[in-house]
Amino acid sequence: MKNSNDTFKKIISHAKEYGFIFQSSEIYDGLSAVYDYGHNGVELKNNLKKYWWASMVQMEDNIVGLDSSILMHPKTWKASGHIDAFNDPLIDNKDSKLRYRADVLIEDYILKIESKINKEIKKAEKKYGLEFDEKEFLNTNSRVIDYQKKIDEIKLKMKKYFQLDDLVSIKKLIDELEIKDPVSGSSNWTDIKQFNLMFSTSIGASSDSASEIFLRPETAQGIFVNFLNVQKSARKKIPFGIAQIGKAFRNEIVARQFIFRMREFEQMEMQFFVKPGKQKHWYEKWKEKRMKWHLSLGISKENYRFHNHEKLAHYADSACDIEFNFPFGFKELEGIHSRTDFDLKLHEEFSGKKLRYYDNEINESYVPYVVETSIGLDRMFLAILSSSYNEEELENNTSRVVLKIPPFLAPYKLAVLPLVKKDGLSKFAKKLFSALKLKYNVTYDEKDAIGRRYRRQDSIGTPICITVDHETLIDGSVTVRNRDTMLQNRVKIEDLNDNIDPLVNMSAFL
RNA sequence: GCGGGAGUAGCUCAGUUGGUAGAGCGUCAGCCUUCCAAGCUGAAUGUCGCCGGUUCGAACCCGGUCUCCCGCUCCA
Repeated sequence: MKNSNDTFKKIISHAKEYGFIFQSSEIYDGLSAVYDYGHNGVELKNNLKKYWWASMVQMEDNIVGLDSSILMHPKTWKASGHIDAFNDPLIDNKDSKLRYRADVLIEDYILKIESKINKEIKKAEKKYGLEFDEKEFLNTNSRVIDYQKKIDEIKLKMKKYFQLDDLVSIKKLIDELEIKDPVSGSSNWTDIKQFNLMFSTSIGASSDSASEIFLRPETAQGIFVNFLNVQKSARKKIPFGIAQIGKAFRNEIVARQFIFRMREFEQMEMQFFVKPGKQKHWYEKWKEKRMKWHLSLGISKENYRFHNHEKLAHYADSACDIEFNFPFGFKELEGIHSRTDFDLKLHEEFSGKKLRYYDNEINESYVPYVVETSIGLDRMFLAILSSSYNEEELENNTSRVVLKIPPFLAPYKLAVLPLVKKDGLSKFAKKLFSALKLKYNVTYDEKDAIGRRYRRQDSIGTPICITVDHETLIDGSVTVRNRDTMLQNRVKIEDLNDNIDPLVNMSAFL
């Protein structure tokens, strides 16, 4: 653990030193869990988006794109359940220093009483044998009646207090019931604090007419509310999908682990609309497809695994994650969820507008089911960065740090390097640089010894270095040096394209 | 948010019992170089995270605050 922790720290330093990721507002001591992408980071991130978009939209005949706005009508979040689900009343035990959800604490207490009732039932069953009538027992046994009364009373209070967001009364209830922390056994509680995971702001410039709106906590709802707009304008037949890349915001209580959990993050997601009953089929299909996509990046298979959700979210009928082996262990990278018709139905209900699809095959209209694939772009970035980071010991007793980024995702595809500055090598190299720029993202470097320059390119993951030497001036050939193998080839300049393209051109991997 | 640990140059870190800062690497300019970082010459960079207190004097002691790491919770 210590080892992988050290590696993680090194990766974070490396990311800063080489212009991949900086902390936001660093000169003002930084802003917690918000990060900026530097000149190399933005290239890698853009390439990742491009690759995902090409795979999901360009290569898929029945998926189209969308770019919906960050600000949405507040009712959206009422419908999606985020206003309720993202509001957690939390309470800390002062002795164990543990944090609990106040409602869960009370529900656990109710469960305890219920188990007492069950015990009474079992006892009575034993006693009365065949003659035992559970219903009657529940209605007549005074102890059980008391228990049940207590439960009803608590439930009633809970409902009332939570509806009113009356945190003081909830705390009072916890005190009254003498609820204890299961770990410390103490009833030494802090006050309850409400945590809202959605960022809010206001729309309307004057303060009295302004109303509260939210920064979207997920991009999915922008797709759902546009379902019919897209379906009609794109003339799509079910099954079809809508893909989107965009920012989302969550005011996390605790947001850590570098860019793994951020307050402002970017999602790449696709909602696939299917005929009710067919969701299982498409769910399996997308599981397979998405895993294949990950493996196409060439990162070894052992770094990925599926994790099936045992406990399903309220909107899902099956769900799994693709987990990645990050430096801090296997963690969720992408979610694949069968969301049923939950979202569209609620938007129908809250908006009063029909969100149905008329299916000519069966001459019926229905609310489609949805299978979602949703990947955290920043997490994907971290997966690439951390798995490509290598410290290598070389034969001549030196070492190098090399980012073995999938070549077509690398910030620069090529570096053009004159072996030395003199003898017209720089001039020739600059010309070659200008020519290659038209097709690739290329960098140029003539400072310091050639070996050092190779290492610099290794550090940012440039897959190919092209070196111009004295022979170049004579026969028009250059050295092509491979980042991973460090091997070199002599290649005629007119053959460069054929040599480079298969390695760095994204289309070869689609 | 709570508890524990930490914050000194771009990075990694040193800094003695309080006497106003250093190293290595990197960066920049120049020289030298026929292919894998350590050849030569020179240079820049820090209000020691920030604010306040104690003190004649604070990187060092005390308080607050911000940020980072680990745990609790949540999730893309």
